[in-house]
Amino acid sequence: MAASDSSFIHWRFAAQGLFDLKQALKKQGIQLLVLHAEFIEFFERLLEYVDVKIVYSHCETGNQVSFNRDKHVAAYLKMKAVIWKEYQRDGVVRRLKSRKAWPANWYQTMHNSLFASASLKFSELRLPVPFLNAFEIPDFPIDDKARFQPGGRQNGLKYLNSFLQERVVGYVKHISKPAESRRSCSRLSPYLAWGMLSMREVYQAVERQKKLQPERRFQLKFFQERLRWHCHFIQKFETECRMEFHNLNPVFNQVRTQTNERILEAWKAGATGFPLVDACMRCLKATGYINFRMRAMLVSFITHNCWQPWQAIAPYLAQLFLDYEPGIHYPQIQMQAGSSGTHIIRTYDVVKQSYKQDPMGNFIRLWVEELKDLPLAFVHEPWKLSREDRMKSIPSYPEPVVDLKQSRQFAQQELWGLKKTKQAKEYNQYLLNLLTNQGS
DNA sequence: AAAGTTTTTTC
DNA sequence: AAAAAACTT
Repeated sequence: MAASDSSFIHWRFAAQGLFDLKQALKKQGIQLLVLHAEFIEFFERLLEYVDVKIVYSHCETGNQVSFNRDKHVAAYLKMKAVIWKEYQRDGVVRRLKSRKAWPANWYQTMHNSLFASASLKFSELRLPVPFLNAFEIPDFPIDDKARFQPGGRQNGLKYLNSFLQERVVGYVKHISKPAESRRSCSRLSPYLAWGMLSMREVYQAVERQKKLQPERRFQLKFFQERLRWHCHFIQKFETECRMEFHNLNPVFNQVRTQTNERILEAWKAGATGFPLVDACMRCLKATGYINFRMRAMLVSFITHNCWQPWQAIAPYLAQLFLDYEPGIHYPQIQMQAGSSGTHIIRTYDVVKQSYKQDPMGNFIRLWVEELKDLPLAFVHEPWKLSREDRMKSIPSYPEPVVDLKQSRQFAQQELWGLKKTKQAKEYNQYLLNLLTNQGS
């Protein structure tokens, strides 16, 4: 876990998964060590009891904090003459030379057979109790009232099965809707992010389902394409990790540099005065999940309409997303903020989205308590109420923090202006070669 | 398979 | 027909 982006919900989800795994293995008579510590501190003491020759791990596409940790670990293990073997994850390649064959290679990787854990041979390792106690994760209290998805591989498999057998029916239709997507999307993202399910096993399960239910091929294939995009973005971040902090195209460095704390706080609290924006934020805070389109809208609103630097909101969202995945997080935020240069600038109209994605206003009414008794037209646009009615019926709901039309026009003008400069276009050519699959 | 495509304007 | 602008899933 990267310290800078860590949060309570991540910790809880991860811990739940580990205890789940520990219980499952205990039934088979295998005692799994679930320990928690900084690697070097732990390993240094472990070496007092065991002669370790090789360390295995997956190849993590993390953020700067985890990258620095890995560099320390690599140097330390080299010094101890221990081999560190990292396995490629999800078709994401370290030090990738060219992306040209990436999509084809990804599909190939997804079809390769799964690693057969059953063939592993374990031998008993005896460690003294005080050593174990020093690193043991304490029992983790599960809050029954919390509305986050439950951790653990077993829960991940439940989501996978219910998605493939039932929920996928509405996948394409509901993918952009904040309410319906909660059921019709797979909801596998946290299990994938935390390694409780592997990308390849999910892909192959979908492949099997396509054969079982040819009538659902369209939806299932669409989902597989989403899985590929998932990895596509992680690969981008693997190749260009500076995008955690810097605009991908430096031409954008000259604008949107000042923060406005009042506006940032309003957005973080779900109190911007724009019902769908506020509903999405409040829902995300309560459940750790909001669908992709609404994430894009939240970022578009704060970076374009509110003209806030994306760097000011990236760690906050990382903490809220139960499925936080650095390799998706930063490319997506820059894409929605329009700072990648190579992507078109999407400036969502949050009112239009409101009418389109939540036509009956049900999602808004569910999450923005203040608006639940308003007639439909005002649920989308409460500022249309007369001042008198507003004071009477929604006294605690805030006025809009920005002028939607004006702010949108300003952002478009600024960003398109920069995007069209010679400097931006030249740098984009470099980025296209580096980060897309058409490059040389 | 560049997570842009469609519509409008200009030549 | 090409370029620019408008507007998106």
